[in-house]
Amino acid sequence: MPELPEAETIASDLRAQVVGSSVVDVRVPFVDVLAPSHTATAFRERIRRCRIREVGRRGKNVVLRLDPDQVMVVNLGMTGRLVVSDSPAAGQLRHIAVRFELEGGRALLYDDVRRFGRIELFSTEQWAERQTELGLEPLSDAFDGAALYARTQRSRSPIRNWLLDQRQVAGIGNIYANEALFRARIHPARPASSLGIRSVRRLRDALVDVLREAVESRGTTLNDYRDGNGEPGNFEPRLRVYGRESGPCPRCARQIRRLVLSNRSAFFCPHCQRNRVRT
DNA sequence: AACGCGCCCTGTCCGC
DNA sequence: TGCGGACAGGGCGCGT
Repeated sequence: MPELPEAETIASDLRAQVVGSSVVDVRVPFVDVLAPSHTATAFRERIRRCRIREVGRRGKNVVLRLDPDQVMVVNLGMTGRLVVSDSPAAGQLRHIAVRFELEGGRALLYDDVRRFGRIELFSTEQWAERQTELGLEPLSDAFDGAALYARTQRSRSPIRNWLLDQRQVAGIGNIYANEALFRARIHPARPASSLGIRSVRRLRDALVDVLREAVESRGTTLNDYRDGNGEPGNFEPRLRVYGRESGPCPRCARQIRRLVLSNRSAFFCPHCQRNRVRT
């Protein structure tokens, strides 16, 4: 569920509230959200008495750096939430999978209805190594048209599918992939390698724009997403095609259509995103 | 070896 | 009201 803007919002909310706090204890009601290499006991022993030094983001992952030196990476899957316990909405959580008890009686709660999320601990070196498997950061200086074009050239997958591959660009999920393709006027089924440099530059700009705007709006809440205080994001009304099948295209007013690519919905305007190759 | 598919799990909604 | 099926923002493992 959470993509880059949602992970970014959560990271900034948590940063303001838990940096400097120490973890005094850990409870793991649902072990299956821990990476398979962690038992609940070993996980608890590694985390307790650690101090949260920094909260950041890489792709869709919320990254907590701890002292003594250790990195806790949270991938929220579809329904994962990280909420501080003293937020008014914390009481509504019904599927708490991990509780990080903090000094002073507060807690950082990891809630996850579907339990598709994963929490994994790394050393700084291990995390650096693992990050080499993640692709470009869309909001970094390295994310320019040339870098994106070099990568799209190597794949014949439909561009919508390609954008979901975290090894290529990190942080894009189904919502923002579809929104960026609409803005760049590229049909979602176009093979990645069929895009010319001009299309790829438009796509790059569209991705940066939509992600920045969504961060500004604190993310998109369709159903489950909540920020670090348990509150929904505000970007949903600004979506132009995602979830708007049969609705009017905001550009030409024709009907938005849905198509299924690799078992996941793609939303597009058949008029504005016409450049489809025959299938 | 790039790519697509099924699956992990729970909840909601829609048609009958 | 109940029930079955489709669907949901992600990502892994598998087979081809």
